[in-house]
Amino acid sequence: MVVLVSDSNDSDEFEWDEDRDDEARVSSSPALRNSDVPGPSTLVWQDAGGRANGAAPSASSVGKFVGMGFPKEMVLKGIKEIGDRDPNALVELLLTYKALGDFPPVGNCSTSSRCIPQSVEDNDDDDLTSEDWDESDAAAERDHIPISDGSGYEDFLQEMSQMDKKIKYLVSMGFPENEANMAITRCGSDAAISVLVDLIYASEYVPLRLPNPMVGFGLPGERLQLVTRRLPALAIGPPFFYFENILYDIEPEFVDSKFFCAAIRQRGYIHNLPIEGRFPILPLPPKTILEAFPQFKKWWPSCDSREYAKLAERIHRALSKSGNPPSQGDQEYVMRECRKWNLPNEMELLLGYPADHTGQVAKMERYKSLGNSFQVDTVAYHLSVLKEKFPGGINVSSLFTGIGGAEVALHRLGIRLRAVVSVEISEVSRSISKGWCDQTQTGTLIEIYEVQSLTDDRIESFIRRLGRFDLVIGGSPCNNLSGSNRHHRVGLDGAQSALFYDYVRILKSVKSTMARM
DNA sequence: GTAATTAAGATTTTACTT
DNA sequence: AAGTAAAATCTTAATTAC
Ligand SMILES: Nc1ncnc2c1ncn2[C@@H]1O[C@H](CSCC[C@H](N)C(=O)O)[C@@H](O)[C@H]1O
Repeated sequence: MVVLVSDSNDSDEFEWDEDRDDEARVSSSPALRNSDVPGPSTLVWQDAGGRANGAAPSASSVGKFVGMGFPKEMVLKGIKEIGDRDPNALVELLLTYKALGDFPPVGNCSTSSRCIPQSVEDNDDDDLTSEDWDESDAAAERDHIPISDGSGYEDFLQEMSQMDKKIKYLVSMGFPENEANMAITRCGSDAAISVLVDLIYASEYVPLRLPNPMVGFGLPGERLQLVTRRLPALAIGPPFFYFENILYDIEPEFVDSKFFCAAIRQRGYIHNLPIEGRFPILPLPPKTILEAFPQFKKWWPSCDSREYAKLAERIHRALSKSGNPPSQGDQEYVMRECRKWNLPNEMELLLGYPADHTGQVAKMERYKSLGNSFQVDTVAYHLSVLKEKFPGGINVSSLFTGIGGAEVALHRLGIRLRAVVSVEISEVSRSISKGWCDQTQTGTLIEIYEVQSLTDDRIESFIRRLGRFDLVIGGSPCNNLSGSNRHHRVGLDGAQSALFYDYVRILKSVKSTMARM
């Protein structure tokens, strides 16, 4: 296992740290990391699903289902009945139990986003080998089970005030402090963490708490909070990677772009980039609509009589008939109309793209492609750490390129794009990103249409040709996950969203190929 | 002909009460 | 804290406008 450490020396040469000692070092004194000391990040994140650390498989299964919100007794009964081989069947059974009211209701915690900070776990964590991470894919990621068997860390707690430390630990696992307090009060200060966790789960409904505020590891101008992430084996570079999606139940860097611009955009970002030394694109975009578009104040909402003559006309008519200020009904009508049709030019600007970036295609196409693109300022902030590491520019594998959000972000950061292998199936989107490249870029652009056609062989030949990939970046389709899809919201295995697996496949392939060559 | 418009829910999160 | 109302969400197919 490897931990990304910040390179405090300012050498231009970036190096991947693969020293196992790092992990040992970080793991050995996690308590000290809670202090307010500035410097390299330290708290170790680990997806709790990968933390079986020697527990019997059955215990792990129990934890998994308890983590989904079923009472432990119920889970045990279920496993006793049909075993834990078939998780789906077991969930079905548990739901049946629940419906029958055999057990007290505990609410739905299936989307809990808790994580276990890997402070003291022993490790050689078998379950964090690359095999585990990639084969069990999203399912493993989804299972954030704050259940522990209480073996490893109890020792390390001894010097601390037991109660305080345990409360802190529970809080670090994501439990609210009052619940942690409750558990300690009821079980006593020398109860094992696992007991406390069980109690909290068993005792009451534990609602999902999305990170609040959704700022990920922090915002421009803020001091970096003290965190260290433990990356699963697959995530250790090279290459760097960056993945975006509308993830709610994975523990990534979860960010709302409203902290970067005047548009709300909640997204999960999974990446192995360092988080120290980030900087934003300047100037910082305005954070409210009226700051972004002061003209709206004056003649909102008939804001664009050229392109939206009809809308503007209807609105104008409605407004001219009413007094000043317009009646409540008229105001609502106007707001309704304006909400219905966002303005592509304005949308482009809010998302951080150059003016008219998508201007060459039909309006509905602009809406569509802008609708699922990166918010440039947000992504750029995360990618900014690459600048000093790669003064000569980078080779990028850009999967699901869309309108080129990643490329625009890198460009606006002043990171040179030496070569971009871009994979995008949509003709319209390709024309947009290609057009932008032609106008702004001097490096090599290689276009591929189908992500599934980017085979290991082709990857190898690209690496042979380009030398290396420094960054694998992309956001796989989330149309099958999104609530706004009335038709095919079928989950990760949906036709498009399942391409997530190709992202993983390609990342793995790039990594292993580069390691081999 | 192509592009714009319209209306078709469900699920989940946030805002607002009580 | 807990309940309810409101808002928000990476589409598609049929129809109308140009
Ligand atoms: N099989 C496939 N191969 C390649 N790209 C695909 C694909 N299926 C869908 N896509 C593309 O994947 C993209 C997902 S949305 C990603 C948008 C991008 N991050 C941006 O900043 O614009 C869409 O543009 C969609 O056209």
